[in-house]
Amino acid sequence: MYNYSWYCERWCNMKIGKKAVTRLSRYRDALMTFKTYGVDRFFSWDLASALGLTAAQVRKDFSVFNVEGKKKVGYSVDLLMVRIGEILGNNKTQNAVLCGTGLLGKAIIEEGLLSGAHVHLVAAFDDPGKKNVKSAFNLPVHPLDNLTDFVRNNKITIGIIAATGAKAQRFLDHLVLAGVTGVLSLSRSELKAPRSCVVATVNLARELENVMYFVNNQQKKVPK
Amino acid sequence: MYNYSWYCERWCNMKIGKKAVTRLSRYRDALMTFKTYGVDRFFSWDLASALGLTAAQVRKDFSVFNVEGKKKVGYSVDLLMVRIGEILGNNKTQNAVLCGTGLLGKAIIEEGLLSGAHVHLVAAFDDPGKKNVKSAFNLPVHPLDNLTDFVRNNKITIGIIAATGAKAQRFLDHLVLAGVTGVLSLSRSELKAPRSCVVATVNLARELENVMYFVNNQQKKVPK
DNA sequence: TATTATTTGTGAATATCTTCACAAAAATCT
DNA sequence: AGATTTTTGTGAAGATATTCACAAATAATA
Repeated sequence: MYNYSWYCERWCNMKIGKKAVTRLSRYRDALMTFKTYGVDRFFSWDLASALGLTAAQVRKDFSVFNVEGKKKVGYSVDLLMVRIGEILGNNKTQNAVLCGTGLLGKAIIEEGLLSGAHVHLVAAFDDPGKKNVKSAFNLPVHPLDNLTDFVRNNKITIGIIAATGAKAQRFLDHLVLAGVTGVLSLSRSELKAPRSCVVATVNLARELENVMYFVNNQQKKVPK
Repeated sequence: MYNYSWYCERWCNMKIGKKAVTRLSRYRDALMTFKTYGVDRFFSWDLASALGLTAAQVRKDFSVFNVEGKKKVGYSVDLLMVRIGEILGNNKTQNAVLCGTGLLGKAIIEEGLLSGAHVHLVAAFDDPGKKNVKSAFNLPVHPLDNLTDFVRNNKITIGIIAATGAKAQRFLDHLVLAGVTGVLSLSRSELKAPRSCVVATVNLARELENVMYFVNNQQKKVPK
């Protein structure tokens, strides 16, 4: 999916693991829930238990990202949310395009499946000749051939692929060619891309199989 | 998502890591591609490069799962596919229900997003009073209140939740109550479930944020 | 048949990730 | 003010995952 080992020197020369980064957005979600309950401070254990982690894990992550708390007082919800925004770099929203205007594309838009991510969906693309797509989208729908120009003219950095199989690969090829550097794909197949483009593929069939494996081997789990 | 550390003693007392298991279904996908090209044997490196892994990784996985090859000859595509089926335990198909008949539910069905997973989707459920859903589904659609009886009568073990927010949690509660032990959810929020039920949540917004982080910090990556 | 080239299988080394455990800080209590 | 309690921050230990590196096997070649 991503390239293997990597580290980041942005903060204090400390190594920052991939998993720590992925936990950050979970932290923020939990913090938003805290906020809706009027909570403005919390202890490491509160956040941990909200997400099924250990308090030590939370504190270690904070330590890696230089997030500071106060002993016996805890951490500030607001401060932490700002800090996470800084780290994830998404206080600045990036522009994105959707490739694929079928049912899946529509579902992603209309069910707000990407809301919360700091992207601005600017347009959708698909093979020309699709009937009736415009009406179901709040987004302008363009033919795929216009993608390259559009991406260059509108500072698009992110692509979302809502298609499977050969079509998905074709979409990706267009996106890469146009210079998009990050892609989220819902294709069922592994897509080929150069290293210059980060591609995350969410394969629901695979996720489901994993669930099934864990269900079937549940008794083998060691509790903690 | 899942409980933390666990191991499996089914094969030779060897520890089997979570990640090795999740790689297995990727291996199978790649093998299916090999088969469509008429390839019936391959070397560890062939499979590795198809998936962006190292040959050593592939061989190590095989070693853990007791998959055997022949030196200078490689591995048999057919044999390996059978073996992976055995390990993942999905030569036996399990029954599943879909919860949520909105656009997302429809997209999952009609775009075949779960095809390849060894599940048999038996029925869909949603709040009663949804208009017009029946026509868009090949699946019978039932009101949520019938879920428990249905699950018990039809040996359902798996649930798929195609809804977000409070509705998703309500669906999950029903599923758990009915005795379902494995759930794939596309909710944007973390759902609460007892340990007896394995819940995997695919959060597209989060996946996209991770992509954006990796894009923005790409230069920090160390190549291998 | 002996030599060469290639590929597996795996123990050891390395890298990454999580938990432990405890000193230090600071709020609260007596 | 001093003792007590709670919670942070983090080095060290432990757990998990990946890569290295090389002996052993064996097909192909001479």
